[in-house]
This record gives sequence, C-alpha cells and structure tokens, in this order.
Amino acid sequence: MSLLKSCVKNPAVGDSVVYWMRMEDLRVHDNRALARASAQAKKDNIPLITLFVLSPQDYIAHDRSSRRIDFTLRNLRSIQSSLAKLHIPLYTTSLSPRTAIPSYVLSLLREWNATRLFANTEYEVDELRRDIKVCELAQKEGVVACSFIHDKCVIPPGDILTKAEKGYTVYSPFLRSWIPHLTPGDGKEDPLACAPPPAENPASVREHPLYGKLFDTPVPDKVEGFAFLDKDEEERIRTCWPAGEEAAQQMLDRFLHTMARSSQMGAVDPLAEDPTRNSTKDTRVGKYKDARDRVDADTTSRLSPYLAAGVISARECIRATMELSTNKKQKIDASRDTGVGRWVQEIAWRDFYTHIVALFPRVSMGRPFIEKLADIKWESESSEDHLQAWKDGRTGVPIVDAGMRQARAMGWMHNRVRMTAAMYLVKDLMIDWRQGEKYFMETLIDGDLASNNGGWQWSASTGVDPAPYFRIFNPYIQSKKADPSGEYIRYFVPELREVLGDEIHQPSPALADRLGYPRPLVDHFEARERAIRRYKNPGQE
DNA sequence: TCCCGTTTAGA
DNA sequence: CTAAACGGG
Repeated sequence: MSLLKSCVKNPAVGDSVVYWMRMEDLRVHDNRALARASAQAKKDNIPLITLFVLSPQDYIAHDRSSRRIDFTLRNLRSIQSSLAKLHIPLYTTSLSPRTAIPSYVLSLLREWNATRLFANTEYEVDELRRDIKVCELAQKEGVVACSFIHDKCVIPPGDILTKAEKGYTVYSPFLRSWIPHLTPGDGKEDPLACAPPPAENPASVREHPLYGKLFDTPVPDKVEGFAFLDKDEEERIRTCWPAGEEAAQQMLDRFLHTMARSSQMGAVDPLAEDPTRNSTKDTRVGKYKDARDRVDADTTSRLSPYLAAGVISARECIRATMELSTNKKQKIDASRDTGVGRWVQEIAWRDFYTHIVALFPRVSMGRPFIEKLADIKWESESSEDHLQAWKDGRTGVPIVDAGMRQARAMGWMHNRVRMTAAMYLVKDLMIDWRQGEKYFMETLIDGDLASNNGGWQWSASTGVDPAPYFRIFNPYIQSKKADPSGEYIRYFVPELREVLGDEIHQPSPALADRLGYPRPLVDHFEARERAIRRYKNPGQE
C-alpha cells in the first residue's frame, strides 16, 4: 500500500530538514517520521525543524470536539518544550482555508530552504488528498523530497491481507493474521522496534537568522470556535486528561502495573491515586478479561485519548505488554483469552478499523459498509427531540443516560456504555447512526474517525463484521451486568442517587416521577420488534 | 463482545 | 427448582 511515494529522488542538501507533525502523532518518543527526519538532518549535518499547522476548517468539517482541540494544544506545548531541550524548534501556525495548506507548507519549506519533508501518514480521505497535493507540488518544484511514513498502527494498512490480497473484513481472521506479524521474521526488522529518539540540533541554531526566531513562536492558547463552555469544564477535562508523554506513560504504567480501584469515585482524576504496585496478577491488565465490562470500577486502560492523539504509540503499548513476561520461556500469547490477551486484542481492533478506513474509504464518507442497509428507514417523527434527549442523557434508561452524561462530563465513556448507548440510539430510537457518530466526535476527547466509525457501524449492523441486526442489546440487562453495584449510575445520574438495589437499572414510572427522572422515551420490546422488522426489509416501514 | 423463549439435565 | 443448552431472530 503506497498511495504516497517519495516524490523527488536525492534532492540537493538544503539548509534544513522538516518534520511535519499532525493531530495523530503528538509525541517525541517512538515517532518514526520524526526519527527519520532527525537521522536525515544528522546525515546531512543540518538542523531539524518541526512544524504543526492548525486547520480550523478541517476541525469543523471533521466534527472535532473542543476537548480534542484543547488536548492537541496542551500536548503541543509539552512537545515544544521537550524539543526545545534538543534545540529543535516547533513552529505552530494556523491556516484556513484548508485547501491552502499544501502550497503554504511548500512555501515554508522554501523559506527554510528545506529539501526534505517527513510526516507520518494520516489515512483519512481529506488528509490523504492534502498529502498527495503536497507531493504533486513538491514534484513540480523538483527540490523537495517528501516521505510519508506508516506510524499509527502496530502493523501498517496493506501489510495484513487475505490470500486473495484483499483487506480482511472480519476481525477474527484479521487477528489470526495480525498476531504473527508482531514477531520479526528471519532477518527482518522488528515491527515493534522503538524509533530512535531525535538527535540534538547544534545549539547555534538558536542564533540562526532564519530558524532562531521559530523558537519564540508560542503554541496558540485556543482555536477560534473550539472554546470550552466555561472555566469549570476546562478544569474538569484537564484534570481528567493531563497532557504530555509522561502522563501517557503513567497511564500505561497504571494499567499494566497497578491495581484497580473498586470504586468509581475519583475516577475523574485517574492519576491521583497512590499507585499500589503489585507483583502478582492483581493488576488492571491481569484482571482485564473479567473486569473490563464493569463500568462501576476503574478497570480499563483509559489510554484512548493518548492513542488517538498519538501521545503514546500503539507499538509502545504492545512492547510494554510483552515485557510483562518475566520468564522468557512463557511468552505473551496475544491470542489467549486472558486479561493480557484481551488487552492486546483491543489494540488489534484499533489496527483493524484503521485498515478498514484506509482500504475501504467509503465507510468514512457516510456510507454503510453493507450498501443495502443504506435504505433503512430511520425515524423522522420526534427524532429531533429523541436525539436531543439522548445527547442530554434523559432517555429514561439509566445506563444510557449515565453514559451520555459521562461523555459530557469527562469527554470519555467506558466502551461497554458506548456500545449500549449507540445501540439504543440506532435500534431503540431508530435514529441514523451517523447522528450518533457525529455527536461522539463532537463530545469525546478520544474521537478517532476509524475507531468511532467502526464502533458505530458495528452497533448499527452496517459495518465490517457487525453485530447481526437481530442481536439487539437489552439496555437493562447490560446495565445489571456492567454496573451491578449501581454506583456508576448513581455517580452520573444524581436524580437516582438515593435508589439502592436493582431498581436503579429500570426505575418504575412512579419512582421516576417522584425523583424527577424521565420515563423511557420508547418501550424497549416494541422498539426491538420495529428495528428487526426494518432491518429485515431495508427500504420498507 | 446478544436476547429470548423453550427444552433438557441434573440436584 | 435451577442452570445449562438450544435454536431463531
């Protein structure tokens, strides 16, 4: 798979090498394009310059959340200071319209007299088009060589194909093929190898007439149109999700080496705890197999925001996991149904969905993977009200409402609740899954096109390897399994704080009325029948 | 990465 | 009586 090729061979050595950082690779450690750019700069004995171009128009077009934009800026600040220690400037600027970006980047390269550009590939359609344009322009000028490098996935799109050389569209054979790729073949490079850290620029670059002033450009405080609602929201989100590679490493460490707290309380400050180290299998990852579906305890990795923004690499996650096996005889087996196995398989899901977007781009252009399901009849009557109620967490189904309120409060949801809330929107309320996909992107801090689209198309039964249309979640059963203590619901739905016991999962209308909690928008069993009927005959009532 | 009604096995 | 097993959606 090489949509993007190096466009100019062996350009003359210029005065600098440029690494162009994007929203999905916000790190210094284990960053392939950065490492390659640095190696080239070292070889040519010229300085390395790094660049980030904010693109508000893209953020609007892609439904980026203010949380994600703020997270990007905070991480950029952290990166700027890490790079400054190596005398490497990070020049951050903002540009619209987005169509102007390719020529603008070329003009910067000209200004900096750079003849080589390195970047990690983004697989979304608009981003690929942008990069192709950059290549075309570079080719026309004939002085700049562009290198776009696979870095997002553990195993790059195109490397995992069926015998017929097609992309896998079912997860389990994909996984079977993915796992062996983790171990290096004979004489081959280790796919999990850590990219070398960038080398220092000579300190003199700070005095350079062109590059010196780049150190003085601060990362902007905000992007127009992506402000937090208020100070309170800003502080809450920033406490939940501290920026920087160190925070990401700590989050991984917390998951692999520390014990889970049994309570949801304090969950909005994940790093605040005393990390109780444990040498046994009582770690979060060790208990992941059984505990992962519990939402009333802090049992998951919570790495999704860091992975989505590339603050930590997926490779690093796998590497650190493999190192858990102290005796080399007992290697980590990623295919096992164990805590560690399931965790590695979650990273494989991330690769899977990214490969799908790269190989079948139409899924991300508003099309269902299963085309005949494009004709499903969605509710139009009262759907505006229902959609708003779903977003606000007042559907009258406690587990769904708790999840939706968690999304608003933290910019993050437990995956089990994502599936439950998504399935409820699509199958119970019968609202177009693209509406839900959009809202998740607008609200969550970990919004990633591939994973989000993959998850929604799974719930809507329209995707690759989807939930069969008749396998509709019963939200009340999901609630009892995921939140047996009821603590999660009580935490995020204060109206129900006094309700103890199983009634919290499905309060009677009388109790709901008394507590000022909404009654269910629809009857689950009727809605279920309706969904099955419509899915059976797409295009009909 | 299921739900549900029904049947069947076993205490 | 309860839990597992089963088949259809």
